Amino acid sequence: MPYWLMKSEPGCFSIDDLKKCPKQTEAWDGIRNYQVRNIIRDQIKVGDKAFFYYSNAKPSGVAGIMEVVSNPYPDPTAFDPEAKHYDPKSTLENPIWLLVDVKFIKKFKRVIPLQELRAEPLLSDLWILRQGSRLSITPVTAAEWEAILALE
DNA sequence: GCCAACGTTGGC
DNA sequence: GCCAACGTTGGC
Repeated sequence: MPYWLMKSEPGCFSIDDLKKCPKQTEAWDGIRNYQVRNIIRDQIKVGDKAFFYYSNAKPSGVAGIMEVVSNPYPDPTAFDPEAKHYDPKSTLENPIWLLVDVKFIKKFKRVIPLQELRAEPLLSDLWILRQGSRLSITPVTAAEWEAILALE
């Protein structure tokens, strides 16, 4: 089973916000990067688990776990001129941007800080720790998944 | 708020 | 298609 790490700024959308959503499920919208779009289109499947990662936060780090509960479908915010991530290039006939729905599974007792991820030898190859890594969804191996769970 | 590392845009 | 300018991300 594949695992993922999905970034959000908690001031924008936190794991508590996700928990409060109807059915504790929300559309993970706003992705406007082709590499991430391709991951959503080609790799992410219903039932996959993902870490909820806080970026630009105090502290930045892993806040909990969620599950992918939909297949990819067009991101409606791309069609909305009022939306922050409106993209006129994406049309109903030919949508560019995709998203999946995610469901709250668990909030960790604490945010596992980035500093501790960096310090863990088992996570030396974790995508998010690579220099300049800016993709908002990145893969996590089963071994890395277990290593992060062990840090909670 | 700084700034390095990226991605995107657009002139040519 | 090159690449400089610009915008964004995200740790610190």
